[in-house]
Amino acid sequence: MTTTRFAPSPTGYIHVGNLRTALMNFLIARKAGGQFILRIDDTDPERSKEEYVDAIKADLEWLGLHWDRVERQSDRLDRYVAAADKLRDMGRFYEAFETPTELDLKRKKQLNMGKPPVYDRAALTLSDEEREALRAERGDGVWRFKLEHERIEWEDGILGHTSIDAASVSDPVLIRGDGQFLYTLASVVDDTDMGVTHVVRGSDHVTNTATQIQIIQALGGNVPSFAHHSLLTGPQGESLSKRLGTLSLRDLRASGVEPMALLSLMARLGSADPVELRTDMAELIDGFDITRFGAAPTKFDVNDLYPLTARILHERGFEDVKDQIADIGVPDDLAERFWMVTRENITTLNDLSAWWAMFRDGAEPVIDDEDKEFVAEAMALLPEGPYDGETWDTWTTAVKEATGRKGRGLFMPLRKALTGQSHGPDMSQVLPLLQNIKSKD
RNA sequence: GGCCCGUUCGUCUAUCGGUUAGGACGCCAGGUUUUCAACCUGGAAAGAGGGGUUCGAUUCCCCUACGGGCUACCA
Repeated sequence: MTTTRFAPSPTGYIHVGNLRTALMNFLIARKAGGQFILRIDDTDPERSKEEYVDAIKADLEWLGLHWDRVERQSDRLDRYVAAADKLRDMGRFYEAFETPTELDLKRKKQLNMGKPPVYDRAALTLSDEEREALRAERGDGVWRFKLEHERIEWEDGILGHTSIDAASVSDPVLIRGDGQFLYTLASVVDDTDMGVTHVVRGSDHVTNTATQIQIIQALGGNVPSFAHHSLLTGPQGESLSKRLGTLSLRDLRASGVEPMALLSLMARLGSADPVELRTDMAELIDGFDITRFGAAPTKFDVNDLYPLTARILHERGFEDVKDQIADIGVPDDLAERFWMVTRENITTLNDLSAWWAMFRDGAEPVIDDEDKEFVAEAMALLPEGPYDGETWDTWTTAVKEATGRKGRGLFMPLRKALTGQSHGPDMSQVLPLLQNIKSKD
């Protein structure tokens, strides 16, 4: 069965970059009728926080990315112990005692000599006595996986045929000096145990994939198929990590972005298929094809989300926004009409409160100098409220006869005098909703 | 520095050596609506640079430049 997973570490909120990974995995599983696992990668107790676990779940649910199963790495330590023992028995695991400072120094030296900064495997040639001495002096060392020096190759779902020379990579540390298991091991043990068939992740993991393939093989697991999507950059091509502060799902949600707008963009951005607005998850699933994605870094502009959001809102039924409209203080008897009138003129639901304020209080009139007389004359002709759907028509007809103005020259000054803006909903529907008209005073 | 990957309209991209270089979003203009939005039609807009290979290169190869990633006892 096709099984995918999204494996965030609970050290922060999900942002657009993570979301892309989550969504691709979700869509692949759903399209294949398979299983989508949410795996909390909390091997790092220092940085992992429970509040982020909750936040990640809440964000995914907001988007409708429901998972079939939750797993937590912190519950699976015994599995990592078993895997480590196996690697040790096989002779693919060795203990090293260099301090971080020493390693840093070695790297700098290698760099200066124009050599790749790869761990020199000094610990591999330690005698038992030397090892004991180091352990007595420094405590437990780190455990490194001994790579086979060969080209590691795989067919990447996005990058195509990919190969990396294992000799250009350091033997990865799988267990820290304090005994903590590291991602590189935990991840492959989990993927194997959980029957993950497709791993889709950012291209920042390409090198990890190479080493992880060898670890999986050593452990006797099935190598899943890998696909590495390009990373998102900001609109100028700058690294997105600098802008991630404002691109968390929570920020986007607060700024009024609609879930399906976000999903529609993310399911297609960077692929050869055009971005098409989908309001139905089934269609999004159906139209997803990971092979259509390119390997080049993808520019993400948060502003692309707003036209999509607006289009979703333009067709939204009253029932779906009832609560939000009540929240901003629109009286029940006006609520539905208010929605039907304003929905075509908003970008996000956040725009609603400004419209309501305008209807409730009336707008500061905007009257151009050349329209002063005209507006005054028109206002004199405006009957007392309440107004209905006909009022605008009868009123403007009367104004037209009295002043001789027509078309845009007739309507625009009135729109600006009544709403303070040159754009907005159909005036015949605006008028009945106006609770106060300042230009009439 | 080393290792991966990349570079076509503003953006995401199509093109399996010969195309008027196509589409989508955005943008601009016109139309429609007695006003706004929506909608319809049209338009502007692209192969990083330099070498090869070839009758012919956006497409294949090399170099350069630029961009992204990795190079942790993070994930």
